[in-house]
Amino acid sequence: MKRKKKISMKDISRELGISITTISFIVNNKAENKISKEVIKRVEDYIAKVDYKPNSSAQSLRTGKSKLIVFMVEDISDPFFSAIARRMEEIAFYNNYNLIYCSTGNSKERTLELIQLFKERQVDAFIITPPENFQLELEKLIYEEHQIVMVFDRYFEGFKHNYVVLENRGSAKMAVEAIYKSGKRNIAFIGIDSELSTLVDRRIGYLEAINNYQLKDYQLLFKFEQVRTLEGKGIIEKFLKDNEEIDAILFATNNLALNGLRVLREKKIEIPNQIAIVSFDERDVFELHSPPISVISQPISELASELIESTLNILKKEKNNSNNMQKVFSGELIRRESL
Amino acid sequence: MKRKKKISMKDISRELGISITTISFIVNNKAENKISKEVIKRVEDYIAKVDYKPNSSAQSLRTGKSKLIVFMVEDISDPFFSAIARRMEEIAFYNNYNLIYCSTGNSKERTLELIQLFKERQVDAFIITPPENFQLELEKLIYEEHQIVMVFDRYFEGFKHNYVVLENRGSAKMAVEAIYKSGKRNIAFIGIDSELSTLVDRRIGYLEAINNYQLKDYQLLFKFEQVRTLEGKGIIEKFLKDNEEIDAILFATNNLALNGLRVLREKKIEIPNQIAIVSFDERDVFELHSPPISVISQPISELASELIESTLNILKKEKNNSNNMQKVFSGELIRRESL
DNA sequence: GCCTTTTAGTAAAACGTTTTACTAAAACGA
DNA sequence: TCGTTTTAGTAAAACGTTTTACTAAAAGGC
Repeated sequence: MKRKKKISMKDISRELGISITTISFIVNNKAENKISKEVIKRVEDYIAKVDYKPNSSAQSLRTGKSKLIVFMVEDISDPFFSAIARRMEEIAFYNNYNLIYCSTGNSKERTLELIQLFKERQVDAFIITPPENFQLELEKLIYEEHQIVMVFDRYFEGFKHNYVVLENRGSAKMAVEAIYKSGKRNIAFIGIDSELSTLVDRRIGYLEAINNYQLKDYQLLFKFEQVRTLEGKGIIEKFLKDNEEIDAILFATNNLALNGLRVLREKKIEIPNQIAIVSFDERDVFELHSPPISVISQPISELASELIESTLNILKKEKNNSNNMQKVFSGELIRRESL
Repeated sequence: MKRKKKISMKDISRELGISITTISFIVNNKAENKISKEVIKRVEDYIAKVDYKPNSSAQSLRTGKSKLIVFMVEDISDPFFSAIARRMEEIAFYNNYNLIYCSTGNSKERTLELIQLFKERQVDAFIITPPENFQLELEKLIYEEHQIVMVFDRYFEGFKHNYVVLENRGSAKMAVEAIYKSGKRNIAFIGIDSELSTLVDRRIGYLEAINNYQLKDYQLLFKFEQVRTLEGKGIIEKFLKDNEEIDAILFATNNLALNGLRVLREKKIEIPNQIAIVSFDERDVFELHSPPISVISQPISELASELIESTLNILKKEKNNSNNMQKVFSGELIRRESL
């Protein structure tokens, strides 16, 4: 199995009797007022003819840049993240960058391994949804290893870093307020017991609204590991049994809501008469559910553009990555019959 | 912003007074019975101490290998593909490879561009769901450019290539048979007007079953571009109006089914009494729908393992990539109340 | 016509590995 | 003891770029 040997600058140089340097200048559009029109033309024609493409490993070795951006996400099979990925990929490609994605599974060790690997691969920037308790590692990555980092979906206190997040506190509050106005008074929050800002903020938003209205709070907090298991259903079931007066639930993530909906269906609990529902994150399943589920939706397309474009910007004028790109987007309440 | 200069073999060599060659041997575990225990120990200790990691661009340049596998998929935000990606990524990582994904959007031009780009990046293998009418390009990629290629979700006639697909014809047939046995006699097929084997085979399977039972066939074939648009709903609506006797539908893809379900809901058509439903591909939305939708489910985990492991195998003993790895998986009918 | 500047280009080093071909010293065999 | 083999290691080329520093020839200035 002999591959046709790939053509290199040296080959072009030999063939055309022109120095490698000149070829390089032309390939990189640095030939302007340096190399004559005719030579440029001759080289460009030849390049087109033999379909020459520079070897990116060599470029990367020489320049220290890879034109690679990594998108490290909690779980690429989560539709929220994969939708973001899809959009970013598009824009990156258009800007001559490639996006690599990978899933951290919210594990610290795995995240560290992955970061290590991508540093070796000389990626130019990290766009990352860091796992819980990752502040030290992140700070090191940014301030000791001087990598370009854009944090997504969560943020940390205590050191400056770029991030793009949803206004989670306000969004949760808005959801509770809408539920309250629909007449419900025993509003529960089903969330995750995590220190991630995303999850903490949603919980705080819920509590703020509950306190404003002087209501009793009902909180069910899952362990991360339990969220996607069958076990989860049992937990919700018990929670509802123990608190029969609950007449509304705000789910902090779409996965939690999925399990919640399964329980409500099995128990034949009517939505919204017996229990009203709002969940974070839009998904087909919510729109097509009977009745359709109200959600706090995140502006996917804007989030994605902001993430990738800010990153590309920082990459462009690398000198002053001051790590002060913070952007907070508002959630939108999509009202459906579940409320 | 000055990055701490990364340490190289040369640095280690200078520091320890040992030649670069020796370092390289040790790093690559080729030191066995060649270099003395003590030297190996000394180098390994130092490497651990300074946390040296080889520069992969240099490795890639020198060896021509990148340890990169690209997964080019129709659309990474399709849950079927992202689930596959998630699983493959895991296995690849475990084997010291990295997976890059990207979406072709089923466009030939874009696919070609992407392939070009990834060849420049020296990816070691392509796992790809090629777009329609891509046989010539694919054949060239495999037999002229001698790339390692694994085709997924579809295959072509006329030249030998590796592929992993579902047994689409039989699966569709099985679905129609199940529908028939539930008593329905006017069974429609809503698919896509495409030459992709996936879509053709599903249609043929439908027709075979229809012919066996001597039923009338009702086919609605979408253009690719229409599938995800709102327009799609109108088309289905018209189709059902024009063929009022239809009492069951087999959807060829999950996206089509989504639009179908929207229409049935709007028109308040009862499932399964008025119209029974089966769709290809399992999704949360089908399980949680009221009533739950029956599906032909693909064995995601097995598909993913087969894809990535076969690819890794070919990579291991590259000499004879005979392009004769063909694997066909059976679909499973998950019966739910929609049938 | 001679000195200076500009134009159009080139040579060579460097990026960090891997790998082939080599060698000095030690061990071995008789 | 002397020639041969083995051991433990090394020098140097190569992979394909980019970039700095250089130069020969042409043009310009007077």
